[in-house]
Amino acid sequence: MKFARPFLSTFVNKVDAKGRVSVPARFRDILEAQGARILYARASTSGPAVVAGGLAWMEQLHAEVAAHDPSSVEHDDFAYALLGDTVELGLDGEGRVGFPEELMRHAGLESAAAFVGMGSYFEIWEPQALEARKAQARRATAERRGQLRLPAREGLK
Amino acid sequence: MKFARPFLSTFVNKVDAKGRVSVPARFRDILEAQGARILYARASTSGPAVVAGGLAWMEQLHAEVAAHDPSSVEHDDFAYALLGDTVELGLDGEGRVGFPEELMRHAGLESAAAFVGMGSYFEIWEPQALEARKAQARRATAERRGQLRLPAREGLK
DNA sequence: TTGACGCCCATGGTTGCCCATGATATCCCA
DNA sequence: TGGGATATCATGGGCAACCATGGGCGTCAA
Repeated sequence: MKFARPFLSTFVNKVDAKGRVSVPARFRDILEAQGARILYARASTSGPAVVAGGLAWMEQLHAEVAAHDPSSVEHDDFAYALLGDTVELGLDGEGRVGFPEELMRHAGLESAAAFVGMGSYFEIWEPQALEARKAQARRATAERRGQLRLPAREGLK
Repeated sequence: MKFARPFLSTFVNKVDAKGRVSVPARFRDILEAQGARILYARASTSGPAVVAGGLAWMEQLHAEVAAHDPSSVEHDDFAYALLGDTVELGLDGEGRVGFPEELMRHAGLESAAAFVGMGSYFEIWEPQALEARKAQARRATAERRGQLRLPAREGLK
């Protein structure tokens, strides 16, 4: 498969009175490169966040569901959890999206939203909650230092 | 295979006094893109729901039946189960459908109907029942996460 | 006739689309 | 290298089209 440009870094943008948020320009470019000014989103199953991606990410999810026997329970579970809960959102002319009320609540979004690149997809967090999560990730990483792969390299600084 | 736009997300609409339900506009677009303002539906064999799709989905089912020797038992089984119980429904000018009494009863539809996208097709549920099914699907998916999450995403390099 | 169904119009709320503005970053040229 | 010109970006707000929903009125069949 072709290597797609990854979603990177973190951007914090405001949520306006109408509930819209600007998608970071970098992310927008990547989404467009995948074919459309469209974004797919659903609630994260592992925290108060929204998981989102572009066409490529969606095709991946779809393929994963389609890979199972349509008459199997696994197929249905995946479809309900991955497809049934994922919404397709279009960007407006200025590159903003309005997330459904349910996702806003799930992620606790109010006045600002933090977009975190996760490679092939990205997440949207309430900025403070994301900071807390990142701090935890740093601690966990530090504890695992000795177990990191690529032992030949100098430690990551 | 070409990637067709999938049925996604969940939409809950009301069932009016005349038994009509608005098909979500997104779904309507997909159906029309497949060639007609028409929808095929039958009772689900795995739960209190209606399974539905457009022309593409019907062609798929038809192909599956046609793939078997017409004189075989499998052919007839498939034909009865997949084609014999499927009804073709037209949308009215406002994009609504009226499901046959039998399907309404099978899915327990009364005052509202939840349309849930399953990729190449979609299902119609009584909203509460769907929520329960989804909760179960999320649990099942979470339990498999350790095995399935990794291959699902691109490997970390 | 009585209901079931198709077709039409009306309406309110939501969403998307469009233009305007200020801040910031980038570029270009003297 | 400094500083102004220009493009990009995030943000605000107005307006119109769309969408879900409700109801009326014919038609056709039992």
